[in-house]
Amino acid sequence: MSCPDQSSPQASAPRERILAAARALFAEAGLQAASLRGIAARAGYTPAALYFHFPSREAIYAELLRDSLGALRDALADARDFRAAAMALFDFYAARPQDLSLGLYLGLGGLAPRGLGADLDPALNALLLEAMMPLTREARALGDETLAAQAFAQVVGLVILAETRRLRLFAPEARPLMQAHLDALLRGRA
Amino acid sequence: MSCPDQSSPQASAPRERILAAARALFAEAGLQAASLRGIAARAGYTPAALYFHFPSREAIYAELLRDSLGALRDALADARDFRAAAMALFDFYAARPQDLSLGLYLGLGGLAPRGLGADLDPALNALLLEAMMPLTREARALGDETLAAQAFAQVVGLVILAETRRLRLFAPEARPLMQAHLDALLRGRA
Amino acid sequence: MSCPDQSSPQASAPRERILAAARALFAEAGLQAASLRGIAARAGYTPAALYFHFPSREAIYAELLRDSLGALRDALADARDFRAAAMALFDFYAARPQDLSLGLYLGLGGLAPRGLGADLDPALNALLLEAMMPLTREARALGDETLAAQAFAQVVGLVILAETRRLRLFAPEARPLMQAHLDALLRGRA
Amino acid sequence: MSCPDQSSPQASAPRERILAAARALFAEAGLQAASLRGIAARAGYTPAALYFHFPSREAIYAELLRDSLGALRDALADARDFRAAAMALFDFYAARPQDLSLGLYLGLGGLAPRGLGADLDPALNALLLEAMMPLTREARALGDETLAAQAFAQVVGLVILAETRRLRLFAPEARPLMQAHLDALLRGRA
DNA sequence: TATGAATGAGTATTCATTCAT
DNA sequence: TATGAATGAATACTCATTCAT
Repeated sequence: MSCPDQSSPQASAPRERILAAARALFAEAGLQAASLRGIAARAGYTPAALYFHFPSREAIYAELLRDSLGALRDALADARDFRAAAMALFDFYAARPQDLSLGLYLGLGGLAPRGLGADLDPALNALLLEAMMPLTREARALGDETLAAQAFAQVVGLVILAETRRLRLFAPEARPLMQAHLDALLRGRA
Repeated sequence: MSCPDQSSPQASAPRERILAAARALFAEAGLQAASLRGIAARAGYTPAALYFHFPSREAIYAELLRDSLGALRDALADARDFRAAAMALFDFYAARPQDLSLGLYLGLGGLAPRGLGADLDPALNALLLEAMMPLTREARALGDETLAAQAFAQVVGLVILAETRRLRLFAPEARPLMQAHLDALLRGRA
Repeated sequence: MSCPDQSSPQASAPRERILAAARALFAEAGLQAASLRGIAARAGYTPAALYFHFPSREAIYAELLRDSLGALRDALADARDFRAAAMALFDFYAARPQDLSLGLYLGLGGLAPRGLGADLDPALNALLLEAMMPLTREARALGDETLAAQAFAQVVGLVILAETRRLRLFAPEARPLMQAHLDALLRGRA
Repeated sequence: MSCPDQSSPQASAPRERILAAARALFAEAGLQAASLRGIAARAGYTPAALYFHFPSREAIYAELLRDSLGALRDALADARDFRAAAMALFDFYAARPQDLSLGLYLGLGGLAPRGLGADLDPALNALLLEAMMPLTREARALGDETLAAQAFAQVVGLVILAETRRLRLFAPEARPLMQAHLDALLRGRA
């Protein structure tokens, strides 16, 4: 009622304005900077105005994350084998590292297993699982379900190390590492 | 008291007291909770007092990180082959995930490529390289320097996914994944 | 719809809906909780919608108070002697302590001699006097007009002390105290 | 440690400044106006500064109430019979009606039995009981413990009705009513 | 008659930091 | 070396109210 179906063609303009501001701020300066005040200022609103469109700051993050996971699902949808799915996953987060930060809820409270407020998690976790389905499906097809987790971990590690400028102490680029990782993982399997 | 020798262990007692408080708070509740006020309270000091021992809150974090990297160096020192070094790295951060958060400066400002303040980085980066030396050395010995980066990324990814409770959506435990990763990496090599 | 007669009961349906919501909220959680937003939400309206039916939040309170004083008048109407009137007064407010809060405008701004906005007071004061008439009439009949004020004060004091859980520090129940008060007041008179 | 013994002769100056501001604001405009910001502004401080001297807004109220109950105890201490104690109680709150509002915690949340935060209540209730001891002692001496509660209720009711300008609808002055109440209560007893 | 959108002022509280003593 | 005192900016969130539609 107060939040009309989000899949409707013409979502409310202010909602989009707020989300866009949050996304931009977030990409530029991280979760910390994407405070409610910051988002409001960026969107040209009073902080109070945001509460007309979202019940809380966390709800904005959740919406952003929902969008991100939707895009991830689309990015992986076409993958026809394990390598393609894993590389799509890598390319997705390499291109949008902040989405990884959002997805892991890094940046607020450090490395704390907190999630986006306990009650939002289940739905978002389900979205993550759904988006990752091509990867897990292909891993199962190869006879080793843990391949998906290994590849996911490699993506997360590489993107975070690259983003925090630690990777370049050890290697010039992340993408070839991801490919090498997959080479090793799939050696003698396919 | 009568002999204020700076190199005496007593002289740095408050420093140690502060660091111990920071370490404890940090391990218990993450970077967020280890505020300057919190550290001061825990150490039995006034916030202002800390400024006699450290120029800023970030300097305390840097010192903590220095200690952590020293411990990491010790943990890897005895490794005689690549697998041993990589597993030591994994075990180190799996046991102290907050140190990873500190090392990557996650948790303050999110996934921002910021480091611990630009001027501190070089020294800390050198420490990190030094600590990781056994891993890079053995990777070189195997003829592929990128193996170190791949293993490091796997450690980071696994620890972060485990800590943020995302890993268990895909696999029950992290350590076997690390071993499988190394199995694949070393297959047909050693 | 086709016949928008203003005096029809339907015409004031929204008014009643709002007042009912306010009454319920108010009884459940006090003046503080009966915010305009809360009332609107409860009544199934937008906050802005209430302004078509009431000029301000205070006007809603005033209406509530008007109703309450009407009910009080009915409660005292049948009293045939002083004791009966006083006990009816006690029972009324003991059963609806929030109405006392409303009547005294306690709860917003504390014990401030403010009334319900200066211009509303005269009409409401008249209603209060009218409702209390049986009590004052019987007091006059007993030859001491101040008896009404004394009994009123006792009611107010007992209800407030009971409601704020202070009374039980001194006595287990309020009603016997009211009766004892009246016993004393009327001793040797009737 | 952070709050040195309050009975020490030289209490900290800012503490007193803050309490004085709170008291003044409180007396002038009620609990509502005595917000933390309001108190800070009145005392010539930044809101944040208050937190150096009090852990919370409620702690300031509690301190005010503690002082008030101490003054009440002193006011009743010399009373040698029931009437004297009751009149002292009346005179105390008639002269400082806001202290009654504070004591009953009226004004925040309306007529809600909330107290000053659950954990503060016991100590403050004990102070209230201690201050009221002369009244309860004399009531017991007269063979009717409920006399204390009746007199207390009369005081509360009279002061509140006077302060909210409701009393003058029924009687010109409060004090003679209190005396009449006591006359009735004690008739044929002493 | 009602809504969607927005405001400006307000709420309590926490932060790292500074400075006179 | 340490404290008491204070700041300014920040945090998320709620309030009654207004206004164009």
